[in-house]
Amino acid sequence: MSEIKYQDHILEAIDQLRRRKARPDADRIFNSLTRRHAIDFSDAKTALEKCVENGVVLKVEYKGNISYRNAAKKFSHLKRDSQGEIIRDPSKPNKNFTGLLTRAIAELVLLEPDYLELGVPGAELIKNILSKDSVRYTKKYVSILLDKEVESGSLIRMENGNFLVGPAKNDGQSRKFENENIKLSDLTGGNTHEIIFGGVKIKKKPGPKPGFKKAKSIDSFTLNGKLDNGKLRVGGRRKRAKKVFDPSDNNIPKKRGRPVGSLNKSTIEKQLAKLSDNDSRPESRSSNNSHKEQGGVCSVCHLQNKKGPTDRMIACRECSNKVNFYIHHLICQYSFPAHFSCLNGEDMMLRMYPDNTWQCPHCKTCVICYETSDAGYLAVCSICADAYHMGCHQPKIIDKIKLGSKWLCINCQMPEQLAVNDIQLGFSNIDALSKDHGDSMSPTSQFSGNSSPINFRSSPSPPSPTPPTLSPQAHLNGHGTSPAFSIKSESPSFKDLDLDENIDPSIPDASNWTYDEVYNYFAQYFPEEAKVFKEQEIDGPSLLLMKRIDVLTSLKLKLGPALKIYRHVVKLQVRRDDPKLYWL
DNA sequence: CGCTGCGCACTTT
DNA sequence: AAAGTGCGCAGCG
Repeated sequence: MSEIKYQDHILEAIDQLRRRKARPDADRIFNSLTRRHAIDFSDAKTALEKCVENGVVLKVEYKGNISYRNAAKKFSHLKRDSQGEIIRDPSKPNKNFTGLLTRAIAELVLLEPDYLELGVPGAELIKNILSKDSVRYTKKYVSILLDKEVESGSLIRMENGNFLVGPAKNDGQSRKFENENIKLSDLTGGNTHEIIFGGVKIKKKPGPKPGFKKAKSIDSFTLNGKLDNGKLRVGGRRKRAKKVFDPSDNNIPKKRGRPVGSLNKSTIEKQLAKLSDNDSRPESRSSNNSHKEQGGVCSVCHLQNKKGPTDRMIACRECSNKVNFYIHHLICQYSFPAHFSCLNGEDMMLRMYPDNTWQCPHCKTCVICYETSDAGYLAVCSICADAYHMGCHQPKIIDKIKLGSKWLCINCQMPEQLAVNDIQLGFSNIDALSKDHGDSMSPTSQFSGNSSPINFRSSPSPPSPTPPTLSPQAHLNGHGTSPAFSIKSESPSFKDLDLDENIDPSIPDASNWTYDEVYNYFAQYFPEEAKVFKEQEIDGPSLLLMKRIDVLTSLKLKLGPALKIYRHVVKLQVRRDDPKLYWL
């Protein structure tokens, strides 16, 4: 079949319009051709007609108007050969293979969590697939099929050549990931939350993502085909969450098109202007408001005016600008601000974090299980302001903390020895600060907001919920990944922990290593990056105290190597090689 | 103002 | 019931 002039451009235009959910009508197609390829209107018209005649493009009527379809996509699922037999569209991925691929990626990601971020190396992927089915597939055939998956968009080839599961649905050629979900809990037996990786549901410990509000439902951690976390999205624009909170939760007429909750600022302001003044109405967002400091009624004292010239309004870091509610069917956005002076009082739930951020009582989450106070009473540490459910803290908290009395979490009760080690490493002034038991009343007074480069609250990596002075072992315990880890005494040491029986003798004991020995160990895997261990004078004892955040940020390494190095650090720390231990 | 993304109601398979 | 479609709106440059 000879190719019609501009055929590719026309098909591309149709595909793009479909992707945008815009009707691929003649006007839009012509417009696209003119804009992108400077094709003359009449030429475009002729070319489109030719394409229709030729059958490359289908002219259809849909909902009363004319649309054009990419014939290859429209009937790709039932293309027939000359005998009338249905033949497989070679451009469409093989469903069996897709399932195999999905399982392979899931398994590899489970074994090597870094693959979530780095992608799965092609060789690994092929090896895994062949190990499952070397009858139907050869190495070469697998790589061809991988290419097809990439073409179809269900697989993404990263710059480094590794693969990631792509958005499951990119157009009409949708891929039914949903039917091929694999529960990795079946593989791990873990008691964890569920994530969909591509279409693969992966059980994973939840962790609040930076800039990503943790909702109470597990779904908020779902990376589904539409990529709620936006991680793999190519385009830059992100849509605001449709509706976060609707106290009235009724009388909202279903409306076609945009939900009421996503009206823009000017629309809201216009609509609000129609309402009579009402004290219950929050201030409309002025142009110069900031994310965390803004006007509004203090959610603690319920007064709108400031209490003094230096008093400012602090908004909850979780729900700031994100909570929608309705007044007479109009969406309003509202945060739960509070006067600076109203925080850090007797009620620990109103305590600010050392980095000057604040979680309102509604959003405050247990640093172990990430559930809010809905799941039980939260005890809040007087120093680091981290919250724990009574059963989540180790040791368990017996009685609720009395109003006005102070309670320190296990990490803020750490011995001085650890503090000295951390300070020597120079990793974190937060670490050092939080050892200051003497001034538990004003943790914020010595802290300069977010200026520290090491800010464990705003780390781009899944933030470690563990407060600063945690030892590696306690750190792991904090992630709740291994019940075997438990703090038995006030002064935990490696010998106190239930580790011995699980030690892998092939993993060396680094506790007495010198700087050089540390360097040599890492140099065999990361000749370039290992130098940093020398520069930072990290010896064995220091290495055993390192936390994920230290490896990822303080060593100033690129993320990829840093993640790999972190895995080795954890291995050396626990002398085991269990993916669960460094899983996010 | 035009292009783009996308929720959701509607239509087709 | 599931998949396909595109209206109508918001965000953005």
